[in-house]
Amino acid sequence: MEPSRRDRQRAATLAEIKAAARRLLVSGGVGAVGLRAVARELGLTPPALYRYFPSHEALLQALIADLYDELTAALMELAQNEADPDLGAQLYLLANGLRDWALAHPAEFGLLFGTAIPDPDAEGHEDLPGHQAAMRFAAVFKALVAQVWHQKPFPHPSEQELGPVLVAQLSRKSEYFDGMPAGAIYLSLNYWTRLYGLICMEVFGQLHWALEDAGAYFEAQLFEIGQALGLDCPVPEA
Amino acid sequence: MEPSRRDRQRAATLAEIKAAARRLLVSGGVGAVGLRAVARELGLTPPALYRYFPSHEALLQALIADLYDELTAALMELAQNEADPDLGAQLYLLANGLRDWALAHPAEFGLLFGTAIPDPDAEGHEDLPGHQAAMRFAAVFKALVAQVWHQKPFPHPSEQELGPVLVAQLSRKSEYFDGMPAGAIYLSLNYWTRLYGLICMEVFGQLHWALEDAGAYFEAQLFEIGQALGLDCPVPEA
DNA sequence: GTTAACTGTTAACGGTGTTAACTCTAGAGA
DNA sequence: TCTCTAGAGTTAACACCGTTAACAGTTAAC
Repeated sequence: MEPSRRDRQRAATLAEIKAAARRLLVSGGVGAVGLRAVARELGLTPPALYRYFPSHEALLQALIADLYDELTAALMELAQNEADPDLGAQLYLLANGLRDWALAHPAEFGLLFGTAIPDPDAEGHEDLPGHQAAMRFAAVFKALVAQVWHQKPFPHPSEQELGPVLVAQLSRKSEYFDGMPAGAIYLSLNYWTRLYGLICMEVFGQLHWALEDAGAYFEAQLFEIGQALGLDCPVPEA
Repeated sequence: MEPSRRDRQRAATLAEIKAAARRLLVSGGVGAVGLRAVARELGLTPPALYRYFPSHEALLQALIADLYDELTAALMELAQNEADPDLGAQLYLLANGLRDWALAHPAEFGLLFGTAIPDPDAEGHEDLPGHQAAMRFAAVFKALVAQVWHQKPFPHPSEQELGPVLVAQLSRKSEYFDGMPAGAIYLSLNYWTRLYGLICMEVFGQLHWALEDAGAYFEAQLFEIGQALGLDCPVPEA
């Protein structure tokens, strides 16, 4: 059952297609990665690509999945290489790693996080390759937060403070969050929403009117977020 | 110099075009508002629209500007009608108003805040009608925050806490923020980034994996943000 | 060695934004 | 009032896009 010569060639061509698509993405943005442009890039006629992807959208989905996996791998390697047993420090590492990746690859980041909104509630959109890769990506942060919690449970708002409605919703995710209580899930969610929102605003240029370089602001915010998680708050160095 | 009959007809057609464009926007999303679709909507041929807009992009810019102004007017009216002299309460009102508008008009919100990213630094992109309207919109929040500050200055982080780099950048905006100190501008910026990020994530469906209805979470976050601004924190009712 | 599957081609369809050239009508100036 | 110009609309066409159908050549399988 070894891969035949044709199989290897097919895999190579498939990789070439995605490489060309990414090249177009970084050089000209999301709109530049068209079916015909990709075909032109590797000297093929446009219909030839339909032997590899059933549609333009499928090609984009494959590219999205690849980029998510690349980002996920980069962040996991970042966390692995750091031998620091302090899991809290790894949260800073991960947050900074995500920001660095986003700033180094703005076009890719824009494709992953800027063009979402497929539909509010479509039927078979859960099993899109891009969505699944996004879940794998999110799981990295979730896993680390859960580890931090189980290593040293951080102080969290009480159920009275959160209110019954929010507690009910958060408790429903307790299983996914390895048994964390609603208050801890709430803080984890804050960590993600603030981190995500901040990076999106910076990369998408929504902060330029106030800050020409959002680096210092990001550090300050990360410090605040860490405080909210009860971490020992290492002073973030440049 | 009264407007002639032709001038009035021209203005009417222009309004019809934008109305049709918006109709297509709400029914089919940003991608549905095409030049030909708009022309089809009012029984015209596509090139006729070039008597009113130099390009498809210009039509979208005009629509964006109109929507920004509509949103701005709605929020200003909201703040005006509230006779509450407590300016802090108006910040809650404005935040909730923005969220309500976003949830009530997801397609419009998507056009305004989801498709940004023209270029990092384009030359003449500062004077695009959409950008200018966005500045008018942002000024509403800025003005209210400045009023709150001048009515009752809220406690803010010291310059030592923020660090010299961040202080330098924030102080550069002190004039725009009616003479507020760096620490107060920092908190105002937090108010905006957290509010903006939260609403974007909710409207764009980036919170569905955790919360099916983000209303309670939004309230809790708004409470936190208000606390950070030193407001007297009125319990947000549904 | 024949056959079937795979990879690529060309031609074409309907869709898009956009331009050029033309017609017709309404408003302005003599 | 008559003329003439400017404006609003048309048709035809161009270049691009994603996509499909029908066809040719090569490669693997039986």
